[in-house]
Amino acid sequence: MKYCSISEASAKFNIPESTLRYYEKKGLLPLIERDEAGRRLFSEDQIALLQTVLYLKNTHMPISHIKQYIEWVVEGDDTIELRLEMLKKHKQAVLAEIALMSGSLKGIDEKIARYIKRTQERKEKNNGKEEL
Amino acid sequence: MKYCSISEASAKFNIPESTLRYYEKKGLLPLIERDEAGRRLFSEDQIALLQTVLYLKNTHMPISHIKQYIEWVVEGDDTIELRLEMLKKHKQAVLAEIALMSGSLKGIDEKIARYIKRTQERKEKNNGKEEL
DNA sequence: TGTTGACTTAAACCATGGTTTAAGTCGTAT
DNA sequence: ATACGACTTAAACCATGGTTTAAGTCAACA
Repeated sequence: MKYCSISEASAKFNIPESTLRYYEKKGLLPLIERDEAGRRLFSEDQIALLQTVLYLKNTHMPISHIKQYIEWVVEGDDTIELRLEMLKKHKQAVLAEIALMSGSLKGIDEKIARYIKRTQERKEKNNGKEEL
Repeated sequence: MKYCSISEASAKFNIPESTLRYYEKKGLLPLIERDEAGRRLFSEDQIALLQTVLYLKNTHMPISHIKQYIEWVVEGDDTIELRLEMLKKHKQAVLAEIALMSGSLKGIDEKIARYIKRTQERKEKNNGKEEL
């Protein structure tokens, strides 16, 4: 199983084929080969690269930056420092975003707690009414 | 300090005035009063509500859902259960998103580790060359 | 041999979440 | 009086990240 079709790649990552075509067009999936009929053939290396693209996408790196990263991958070993700095910087951004979300979730959790308290108070009131 | 202007609200949350106007138009900030000159006056309650809106926004709740939540707040105590269920459901979505991000960050961290290793190897090679 | 089904492309279309612009209204300090 | 700065509105504009459509190609199976 050396190469896979777009439908197989789509199934493997549970992502629409249209999105894979869009990513290729945007430069996130470079050098995808074709068979004689012009159909995409994803190599194992490209599947691995797609996994990386999805990691970056899932952590909200903009497509323009992912594209830059991929261009550096294609350029080869001379860009390793650049890639490293990019990923380190991105990691800090992701940690900041997770911290923001966690902080906001804390605020939401407090609202949940208050709503639970209030629903219990309302139930108690209604019990009182039933007993009248 | 019972009411504040749009510029004060903007400064308090570090959010553009245009966004506050946009949120009001979208129904996220209901019942904002005006002074005689037609300028917005944010009450303390509305500042508190804005804080909640921002918690929801920071955790990626779509504006249409935030609007629904706010409508329920305005309707009053009869919607507490609805609000509670909404926030509970949203909390699960946020936890799932944080988990996805954390998992992807792990993949990114592994790449960072490999790049660090490779940069060290390259440095060692270069040292070897220098010594020739 | 012809008809599916899987694929291709370019281009149009879409939703989301704002931001910017243009034109106008006040309050206040000079 | 006037000029400035803070505000108002409606409408136009924008970036991002896709999705959908239309028209066509090809392989394989009946």
